[in-house]
Amino acid sequence: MSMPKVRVRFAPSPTGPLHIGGLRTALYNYLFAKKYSGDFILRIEDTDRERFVPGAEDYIVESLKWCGVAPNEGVGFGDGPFAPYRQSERKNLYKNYADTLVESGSAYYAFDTGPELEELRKKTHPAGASPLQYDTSTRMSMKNSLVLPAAEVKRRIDSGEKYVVRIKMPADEEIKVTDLIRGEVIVHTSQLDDKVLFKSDGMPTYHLANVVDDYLMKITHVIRGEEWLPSAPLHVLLYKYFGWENVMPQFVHLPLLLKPDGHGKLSKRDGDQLGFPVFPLEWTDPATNEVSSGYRESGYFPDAVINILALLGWHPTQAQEIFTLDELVHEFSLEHVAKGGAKFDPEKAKWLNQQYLRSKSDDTVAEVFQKQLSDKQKIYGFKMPDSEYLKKVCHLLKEKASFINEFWSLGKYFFIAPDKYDTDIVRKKWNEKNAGFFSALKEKFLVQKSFTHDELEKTFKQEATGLGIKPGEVMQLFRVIITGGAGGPALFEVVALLGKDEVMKRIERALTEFKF
RNA sequence: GGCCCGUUGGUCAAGGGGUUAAGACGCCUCUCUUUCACGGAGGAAUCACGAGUUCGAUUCUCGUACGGGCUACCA
Repeated sequence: MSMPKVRVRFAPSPTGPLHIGGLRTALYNYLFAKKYSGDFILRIEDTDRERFVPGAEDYIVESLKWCGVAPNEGVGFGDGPFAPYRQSERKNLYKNYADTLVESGSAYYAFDTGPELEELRKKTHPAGASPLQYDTSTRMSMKNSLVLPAAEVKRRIDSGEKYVVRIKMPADEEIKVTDLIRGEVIVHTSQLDDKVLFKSDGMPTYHLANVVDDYLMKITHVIRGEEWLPSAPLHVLLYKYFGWENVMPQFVHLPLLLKPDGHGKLSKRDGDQLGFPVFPLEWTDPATNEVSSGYRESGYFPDAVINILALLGWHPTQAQEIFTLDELVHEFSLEHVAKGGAKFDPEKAKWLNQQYLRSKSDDTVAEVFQKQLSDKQKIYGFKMPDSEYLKKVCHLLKEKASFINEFWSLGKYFFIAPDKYDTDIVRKKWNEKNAGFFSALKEKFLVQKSFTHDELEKTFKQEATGLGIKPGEVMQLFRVIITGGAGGPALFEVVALLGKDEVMKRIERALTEFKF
């Protein structure tokens, strides 16, 4: 007997931007699929028309593309043999399945309206105690096809009265859910209620739709967030009622991504409240115009984001931190997925991005920086340097930064002369003797034949020593003259790159501006 | 409230009866360096608590505590 081809799905609902927890779920699905040469499907679960947010679906597709974890089947990815992959477009298919369940006695029609139930809940359970459940203990006192005469049910339905289809939960059974990372979870049906499977607006609920579609799409493994664990027994029961137990997928419930400051799972609403992006891409809420930052716009590399997410909840066999996507596919294993929720660590995320930045070629980095630089160019009006210069700047700066976005503030002196100086250093170090040194240095530099960093350094040190000054004494000052502040790449490399003319100007300006 | 799932340093986490309890981020100290980083060397955990099983529990069992999830005609 051969194992069926692995088929997994990522099934978000388009109710807003995908957050990184969702992205991680997609990633693990992707890794699992690729590891076993299976299919990875994107299915859009848009059965809730009220919560539909325009643009959210495109956002999901674009996010997966940006991260390089593209499904090979589904919405936005060329569809496939089981199209359509949008549940709203599969609408007419679910009703029959719901009716089948009613006919076999596993489900029933219920006519109680939302407001009625709400009212009942308030009346029977006033002070936030355990809320009324539509279940085995209460259903016989409600308005449904279990209590109403068949003719009455028919009359109501024929007259166009709204109704839902509810599952008829057995009174006294144990349901066993086998979860690949948690083992067996056993739930007694007395704890479960008669969940709505088919809504009065003609749409299925998630519970019905996901089971039907997973079956129809031949899904072998359901890899989803832990928030679905409580409803997994319901899904198992549905497979049983449909007679699909032999092809029921394996369940895998991933630990949740928690907020770094402690409490609760990461949610879409967290936006920028947490001090780091929670979304892969920047998102503008169509209703409020509120903008939430994204990893892409914040300067993260997609492969770094993937790496960050991979390590949250999963760990490799060997001690290794940096993984390419291919390596992740190779290494990934459900056995090494943690059980407990993980708090997102923005510091480590930053560090990982830095690792990626340093490993990128100067060309790659320059390409990204070029775009950011042209925005600055419009503001400051400097002459746009050639690509060779830019690459060299990037070469120096990428060792000093975690993000390309930091390049401008870290190295604007490569493009414009300092507009202000670190006055503490100037005040402390600038004196007549040192001023004399710099004006002598200027003359030496002026006649310097090869303006290379080692030659310049030699000249600088010789000149200082000649005047009885320790080079270290004036080094910091020189840095301030050239860059305006302390810290930065190897100074003489900066000087050599800036070129003689610019360096002359900057020394000259310091000579006239710096006061003792 | 009820049900379910968790709990190893600040964070991500390895290890699943006998270990000096890995590694990474962050932090601190030192070192390298003209600076800031990088790199290198070091430092910091009575494995939530209490019982039990056992010659021996971080590892197994049960409680407790704490955290999280679910409890909609939302997904």
